[in-house]
Amino acid sequence: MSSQIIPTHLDLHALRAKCSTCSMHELCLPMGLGDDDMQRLDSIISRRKRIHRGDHLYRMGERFLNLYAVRVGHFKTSHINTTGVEQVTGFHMAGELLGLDAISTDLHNCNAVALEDSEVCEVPFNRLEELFREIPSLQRHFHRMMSQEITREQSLMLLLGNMKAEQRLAAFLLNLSGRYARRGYSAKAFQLRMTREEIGSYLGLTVESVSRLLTRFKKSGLIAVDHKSISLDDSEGLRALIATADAAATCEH
Amino acid sequence: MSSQIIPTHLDLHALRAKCSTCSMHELCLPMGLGDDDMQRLDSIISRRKRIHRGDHLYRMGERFLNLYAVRVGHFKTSHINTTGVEQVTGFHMAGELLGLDAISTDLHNCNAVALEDSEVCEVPFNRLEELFREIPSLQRHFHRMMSQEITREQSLMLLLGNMKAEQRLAAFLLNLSGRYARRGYSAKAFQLRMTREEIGSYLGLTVESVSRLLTRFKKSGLIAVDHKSISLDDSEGLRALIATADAAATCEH
DNA sequence: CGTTTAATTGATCACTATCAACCGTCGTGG
DNA sequence: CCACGACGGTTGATAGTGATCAATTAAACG
Repeated sequence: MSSQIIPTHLDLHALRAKCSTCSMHELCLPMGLGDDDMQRLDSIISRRKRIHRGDHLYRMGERFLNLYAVRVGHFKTSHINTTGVEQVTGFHMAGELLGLDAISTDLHNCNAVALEDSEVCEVPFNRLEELFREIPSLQRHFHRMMSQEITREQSLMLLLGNMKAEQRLAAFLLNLSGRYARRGYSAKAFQLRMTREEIGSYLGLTVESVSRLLTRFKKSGLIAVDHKSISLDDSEGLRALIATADAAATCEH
Repeated sequence: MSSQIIPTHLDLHALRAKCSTCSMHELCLPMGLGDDDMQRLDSIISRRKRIHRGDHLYRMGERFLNLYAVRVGHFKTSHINTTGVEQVTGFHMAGELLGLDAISTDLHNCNAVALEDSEVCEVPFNRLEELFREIPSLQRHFHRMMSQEITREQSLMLLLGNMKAEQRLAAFLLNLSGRYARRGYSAKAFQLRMTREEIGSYLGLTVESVSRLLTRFKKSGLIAVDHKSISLDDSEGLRALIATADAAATCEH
């Protein structure tokens, strides 16, 4: 029951985010902050915001005012390419920051859509920058997070630039696995929050290819899939697919 | 004659960078700063550094201490993928900042190699962060530059994810053209500083494909190429290739 | 319960990688 | 200054991967 997330006996003021009680505070913006600095950060976070599945957190072209930290749930970010087709550029889970690509133009540069009922903390960027001057470790951590976003995209570029379909999907599954593990969830079994279409769009593949690859992985015992539930039964095998140039043989039939 | 860049009658102290006299100061870090703030930025820039063609500015895995602003020349950044093959992740020209991807781990995350004899300004990142607290507009501009790097990589992801070879190369040429134009050079004619191999690696194509595409573009009157010299004779035609899903017909024979 | 959306599977085709040969250019050293 | 060698670039022939088209099944949602 998602209504338990915000117990009804708490007043509206409680809807203000509290980093200290958030399970993501060791991954998110307040990482490494002391109690009082964390409170200062809390004080600029205007509010929590709930986004229903399928709704937009922001749209390309909208004025940029706030960064968003995912508190609960999952988002996708996507662009519309020149031919009018959506391309997914990222999947985002709790503790991750959305909107960094909007700073350069003061306009949002992509669409952010909730993949399930989700919750974010709204962080006014101007006030955040002011706070950087007072809390150097917050500034430093923010720069690390931006740099990490650059690094994340570089990995995707490498993936799109010279991996085969099979390797892309293996890398994708292992990436999700690692991110869940760091959040204290199972690295082996988890739910895919996105459709096969969205996975394909993200990996530069068609739905059909994604579907075929999943069944191939299943038949060769690397994974178990049932609709959105997935289990990485042989993550070493998946890793082997990525590392070697022609490991396809290990995965045939 | 590149020796004229640093006249011999200037003493060593003159090798310290001066943003105010740099032709790139309206694109680079000091963008929008007043004279005194620009001097404060100058004061933390440790030195200029000359990098010969083919030499590394930094290597993956090295300790991160400095950002580098390209002053003169061109660089490529590249990764070595899991199969030991180099993949180029960017081409960088004067006024651009190198090393942003290293902030997250304090280790350089890619290799940076000079494509020709080049010159950079070395910016100690710790001191730069200190300066942000004193010069808010510098902080803001730095954030814009980081955000721009995220945006740049997103474009490349879109390109690698759903463009055909022809569209990729057209997008690449137009991108170079635009960047030269903003620097006051001709948008139409310029030198390719990188090899076909490097272009292919960047675009996720083989050398052969790049070569074939260039000759195809030439035959259809879109460009003129002679070795490294290129001229975009019909940039609208190139743009049209990107926009439409099946514009290939316009470019055949 | 019925309609819409997501996923799977099959058959075929197109694009681009791969393999191979060749040419031109540049740089080096004799 | 020329010859050589290495590298970068071009062109051709072939093959493999994944896209596309098409049909069917399964799930989700009102």
